Amino acid sequence: MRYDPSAIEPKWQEQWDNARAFATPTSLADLSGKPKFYVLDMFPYPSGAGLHVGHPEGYTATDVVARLKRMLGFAVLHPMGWDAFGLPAERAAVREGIHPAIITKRNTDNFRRQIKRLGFSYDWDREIDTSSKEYYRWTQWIFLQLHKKGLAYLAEVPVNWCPAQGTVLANEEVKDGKYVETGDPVERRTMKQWMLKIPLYAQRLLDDLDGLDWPDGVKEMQRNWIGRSEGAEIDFAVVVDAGASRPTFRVFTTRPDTLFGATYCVLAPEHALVDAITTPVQRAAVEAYVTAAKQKTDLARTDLAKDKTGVFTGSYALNPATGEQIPVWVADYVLATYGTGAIMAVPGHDERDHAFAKAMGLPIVPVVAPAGGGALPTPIEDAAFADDGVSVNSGFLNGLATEQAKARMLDHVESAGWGSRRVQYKLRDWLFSRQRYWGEPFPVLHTDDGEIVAVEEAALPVELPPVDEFKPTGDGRPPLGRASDDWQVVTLADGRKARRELNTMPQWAGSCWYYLRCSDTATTEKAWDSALENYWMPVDLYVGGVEHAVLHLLYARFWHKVLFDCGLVATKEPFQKLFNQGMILAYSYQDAKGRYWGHDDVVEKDGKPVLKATGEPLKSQIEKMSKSKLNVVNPDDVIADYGADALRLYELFMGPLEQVKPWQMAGVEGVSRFLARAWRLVVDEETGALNKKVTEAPSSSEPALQKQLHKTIKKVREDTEALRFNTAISQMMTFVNDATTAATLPRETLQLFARVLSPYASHLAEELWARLGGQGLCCQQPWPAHDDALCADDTITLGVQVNGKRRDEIAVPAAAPDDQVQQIALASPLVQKFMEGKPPKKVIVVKGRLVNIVV
RNA sequence: GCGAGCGUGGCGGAACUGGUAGACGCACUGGAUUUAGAUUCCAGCGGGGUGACCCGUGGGGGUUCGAGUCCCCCCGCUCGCACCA
Repeated sequence: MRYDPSAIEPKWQEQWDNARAFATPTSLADLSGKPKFYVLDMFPYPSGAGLHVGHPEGYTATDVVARLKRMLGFAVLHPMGWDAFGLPAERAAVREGIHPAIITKRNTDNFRRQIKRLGFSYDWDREIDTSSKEYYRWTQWIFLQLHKKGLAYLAEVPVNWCPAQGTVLANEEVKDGKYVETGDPVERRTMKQWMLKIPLYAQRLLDDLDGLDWPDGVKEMQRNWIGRSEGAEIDFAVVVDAGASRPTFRVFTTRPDTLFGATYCVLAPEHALVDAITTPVQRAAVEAYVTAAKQKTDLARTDLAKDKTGVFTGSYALNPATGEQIPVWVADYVLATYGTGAIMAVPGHDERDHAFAKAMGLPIVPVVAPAGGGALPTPIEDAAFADDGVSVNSGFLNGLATEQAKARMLDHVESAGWGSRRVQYKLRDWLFSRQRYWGEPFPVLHTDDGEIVAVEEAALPVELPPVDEFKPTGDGRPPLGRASDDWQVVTLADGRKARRELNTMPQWAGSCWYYLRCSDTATTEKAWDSALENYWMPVDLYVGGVEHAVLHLLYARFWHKVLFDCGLVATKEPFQKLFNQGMILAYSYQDAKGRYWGHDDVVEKDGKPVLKATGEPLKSQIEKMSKSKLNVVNPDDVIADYGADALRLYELFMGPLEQVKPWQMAGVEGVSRFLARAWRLVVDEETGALNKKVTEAPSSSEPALQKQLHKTIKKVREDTEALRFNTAISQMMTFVNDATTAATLPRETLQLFARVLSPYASHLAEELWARLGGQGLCCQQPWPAHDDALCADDTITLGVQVNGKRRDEIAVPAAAPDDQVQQIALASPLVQKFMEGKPPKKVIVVKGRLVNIVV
């Protein structure tokens, strides 16, 4: 009777279901007294393609942790759900003419089936679908809280319009002028849109990162995205003919110490003052430049980053420090969206200004010298000196180090009335509306006279209306514009007519708070129960891909802080510990013509991949899994061949969770072999009865194995808690190897091992536990305690070095004092040979490690 | 360009705060069991000599009794950001 996962896995999944083994108590009374552990996966977007083996990597990790924590006596919250609103379902809906809700249901059903087959210990009672009206009702409700606090507003703003998607995008979704998800080009357009004032929370979002147990890289990315910089805003007066008013513009600079070196100013093409200060002579040129800049896509603007362009306005401004008249230019290297949209240019000490000055023949004045007093590394005409140093040519700043010069100038700027200190953030208002159907409708109404009225909380949810098609209307309104007037037109309490908002929320909205709803999915009266939220929050471990380092995690933190300010949550931060799993790659195979071949068409020959049919040699490489490269590995197939336990184990055995690593089927075979060996420890394959080696004697009757068992109990727990699953598994393999060669197998030892195996190969562990006569479910047993005395060896082997080179190995009692260890080491013939009769100058004994004899 | 990280056998990877490099697994080789294959079990497996010797953690230097681990320089790869004043 061989190890047959297909026979045992569905059986135990059913038993777990029947016993409701993983249902977390919903009432606080059943929870209190227990320490809590909230372990959460980033909810997947249920795509039509189904799961690939990359998905279960993080899910397996969290499941192992959840199962271990339960055995350790924690109340564990371990939910799963679907981040189910999103563009792909809507595009499929347009293509197939089917409602996106139906497509989404199809996809979530498939995802759920695939995930369930892996035997994860989710509490399925708490499953969440962010696109269900029971859920998005509260997403809308949270939006109303933001709106109430004045954090949401409607504005005519330049937006990122993506023609291919037919919708606007948030800044965070655009990189190099392209939509990060699809690479479709993005252009600037001015539209009336919902915005959220996330910059008001910039400082707190920055400060509170410090207390979080997150990967440094992710914290750094968030810091960069928030982009705090300190400096000054300084006013520059434009020089005009006598009698005219004196317009001023304000610049932002982080280097106020270089004000004496500002030899020109630049306004962004979109700057409001451009038109006013352009002189008649320059008007044609400036207008042409501004028009051209407007027409350029963001992509074109960034592409041309190297070649600076610009045009002189004809006007001059006064440098407040020098009193000199400096020219004012218009150039698109100055961003309208950052700072004030205008800069003072210091070509001597800023690379961008330097490049522009060189291109336009503008003067370059050095005002900072290297700190040591030496010459500039390169002449100021050839390169800007952007480092800190000592101020020169700068009047009252001369001789001051950059730090002091900055402070001094800031004081002066403020006392002279030139401007003021200022902290600037890159983080900008979050563009929060989309011109799509498949999202949360905004719970707001527009009256004919332009007033915005929030929908009553009691009237939520504002449900998605039926529409004939999911495309925008002919006159360019969003798909909701196709809804009937019954939906679109609402009569207010005062009798006025109002129309519903036609935009919907972006996909991020739903994922901003699912972790809160999971703490209490039962209530229908409110978004969550405060007492339960208090008990469960924060999330103790949140696992997902790095791709959400900025977007999802920043948005969720923002909402959470707003909810905190509203007194609706008790924690400042939602996710205490974050862990990013590394992407799983796969081998792909190409023939000489570059055509891809799937795994099934390829065989290994002399260690080289060849085409099965023709023997043609193929090129192989490790790439991201993708349909077009025919290298997607489907968990269903792996489970069919090796079972869920083998898949789970291999996901974690491959290497450290955070690492990017290639999928290798032979590796699955390896862990599957390990599981079969564990099976044979318990089951006699000939008869199906218990292994004849199993005895009723206590564990101590097989002392070496008992020691290995206790080491395994200890290491598996420690490594699992530290998320080092690969080494935990290798320790279990070592135990099974030892057990395989042991003369007898005490039942007690095997029962304890079944419990250790349980978080990882959960189905097999149940089967072994039952066959060994264990009572109840294995996964509900307490985690075994290890005996430290049994984890230590009586005798240990030490390396002995002579002059740092390893020469021999000695066995000593673990408790032996240093001088005894030293004597044994010096007595070794090999050691004596390498000492060449010289007396030892120094002997270093490192406890439990080695002895080094220096001669 | 800037920022972060990483380079260890044929492959995935071990090595806790500097302390016996290569755990565990894959692949490979030999042997046993088997009618044969699969399975299973045992043994070997960094390189070179193939005698108890030398060399080895991307390359070069340094600190140390001792360096994969710490410091400096260089090479290569990955990720993130990219005119943020």
